[in-house]
Parts: sequence; C-alpha cells; structure tokens
Amino acid sequence: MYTIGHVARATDCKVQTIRYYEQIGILPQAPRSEGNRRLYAQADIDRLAFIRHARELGFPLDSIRDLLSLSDNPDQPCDAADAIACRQLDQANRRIERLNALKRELERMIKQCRGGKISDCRVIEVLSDHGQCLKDDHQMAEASP
Amino acid sequence: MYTIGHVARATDCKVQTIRYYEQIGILPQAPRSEGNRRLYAQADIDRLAFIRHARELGFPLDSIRDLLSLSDNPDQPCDAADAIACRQLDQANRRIERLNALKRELERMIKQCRGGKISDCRVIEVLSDHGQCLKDDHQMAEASP
DNA sequence: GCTTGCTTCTACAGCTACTGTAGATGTTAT
DNA sequence: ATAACATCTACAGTAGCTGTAGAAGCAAGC
Ligand SMILES: [Zn+2]
Ligand SMILES: [Zn+2]
Ligand SMILES: [Zn+2]
Ligand SMILES: [Zn+2]
Repeated sequence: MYTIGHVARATDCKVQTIRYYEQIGILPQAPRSEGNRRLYAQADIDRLAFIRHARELGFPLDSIRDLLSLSDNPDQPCDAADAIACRQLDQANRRIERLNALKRELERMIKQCRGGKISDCRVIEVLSDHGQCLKDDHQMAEASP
Repeated sequence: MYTIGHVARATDCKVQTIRYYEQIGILPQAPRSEGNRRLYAQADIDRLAFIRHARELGFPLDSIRDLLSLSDNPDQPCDAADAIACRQLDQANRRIERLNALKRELERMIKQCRGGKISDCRVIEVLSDHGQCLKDDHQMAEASP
C-alpha cells in the first residue's frame, strides 16, 4: 500500500488533486491507516495515471468519468469510448480553427502597425472596430484547452 | 443616455457581464437615474465594444485593462500595445501547437481502433499508457482559450 | 387608479479543474 | 524528546462570466 505522497510523485499529480478526485467520485474512497492516512494500491495508481493522461489529452472530467466506467466493463462494445474520443477530436479541430482565425487577425494587426503614437496604432484601431477584421474570421464562440 | 439593456443589445453582451465589468473596474461606474438605473453614453458603448472585441480575440481582461489605459493616452508611443498583442499571438501559437499534438494523438488512437470489445479498444489502451503515444507529443502544459 | 409585464436593481451561488492556505495531527529521524 | 516533514480537514481563490432570488422601477392598457 502506498501513501498519497507516493502516489502523487508516481503520477506527477498534486496531493490536493488526488483528494479532489476522490471528493468528486472519480477515484474511490481510499481506505485509511490507523492514523487516518489514505492508503492506495497499484490499481489506484493506474486509474489515476489514466485520468491524468486523459486530462493531458484535453478530455474533461465528465468524459473521463464515462471512459473509466466503460473500462470497468471490458466485455462491452467499445463504440461509446470511440464516440467520446471522436467528440474530443471534434472539439480540438474546432479550437484549432478558431485559434488560427485569431492568429491571422493578430498577425495582421501587428504587421500593419508601423510603430509611433497610440493614436495611430493599428492594434488599438483594429480592436476598436471589428469591421477592420477579415470577413468570417473569429466569429466568437468558446475555445479553451 | 442609454439603459443597460440597450447597451447590452448594442454590443451583444449580457447585462450581468456589463455589471461585472463595472465591478472589476474595467468599465467606469455608470451614473444613475432617479430610479437608480445605470445610464450610459456612446463612449461607454465604444469602450465595451472594444472590450468584447478584444475578448473575442482571446485577450485576457488584464491585458485589456492595460490596452484601455494605453488608448486613453493617445500621445504615448504604441510599443506597449504592440507588445501585448505579440504576447497574445505567442500564446495563440503555443496553443495551436499543443492542440495539434493532441489532435494527432486522438486521430491515431481513433484510427487504430477496429471496434469490438472495450478490452481490445485502442482508445482505452492508449489512454492507459502514455508510452503508446508519439514521442515528444502532448507533453502537457496549459492550454485554454 | 390599478394591474400586468417587462426591465433593472442587489447579492450571492455556480461553472471547470484545480491550487493554495491555515491549523491540527501523525510519522520519522536524530 | 524534539525537529522536520507528511498528511489531515475545511475553506478560499483562480478566470470570466452566467444564473437565480427577491425587491423595486417603469410603461401601457383598462
Ligand atoms: Zn502599434
Ligand atoms: Zn474582429
Ligand atoms: Zn475502440
Ligand atoms: Zn500520451
């Protein structure tokens, strides 16, 4: 059995984050030692590594919760898991699209600015007026991870 | 003078968001009517449009605060504004890089999965083991907007 | 004058996924 | 025994809003 600190080092995850995952029910309630410390087995480390890896790939905790409950039933068909991954890929693609649009606008405004006074600054000017942006670029909507 | 609802419609911004911006000091305290309603002038609408547009381009409110105080001093040199925009562009580029790495991994795991049972699912398998990812891809770090 | 319905007011809770902190214990090493 | 460190609980804070409750203002129709 391992201490929470050991698990944290093994998975490169903060101690508080482990407790948080337990609190929201994505990790099971760890059994306690005599002195009330949480005790972990290798399976818990594996589960946490899974969570952290999925987080690195941008999966939200809700999706990870679903993926974990799927992987707890290894005989089920894997369509649901694949669908979650596809959803994640879609999101990544949408975010990349949006970020590329933002990047284009930012590059444009920076390139056009010849330096000088704020009153002549293209950056300030374009930010004041979306009409000066490329058409159909950056029409808002979420972005994130 | 305009009501908060009018300003909200004019800038496609929720009423609460306007009050929030006032609260954090990025919009000035609006003068009030006899009945305690906030009253806005055209300059406030312009300032809010600037804020919303900068938000759409991914600038955090702290940067926007700086940009606004720069644009209030039109005779200053514009280096500082350009630097903020460059910083924003850098961030966008880093996020795009990272998202492309995630996208590659997601595509790989989805493509490799031939369907079937969870126990054979490549998605679950790869999520369980970062060793099966491409080297030097998705080495964590922040992402967001 | 009165009711209906809309807007606005304040104040606060909630969202995501953690992270940091305080103050109290438990454990280990010297 | 004492110091140093790990862990415990509980709560606040991060970014940028968004939603809600309950009270009050305001305009139109009757
Ligand atoms: Zn400039
Ligand atoms: Zn624009
Ligand atoms: Zn599969
Ligand atoms: Zn990986």
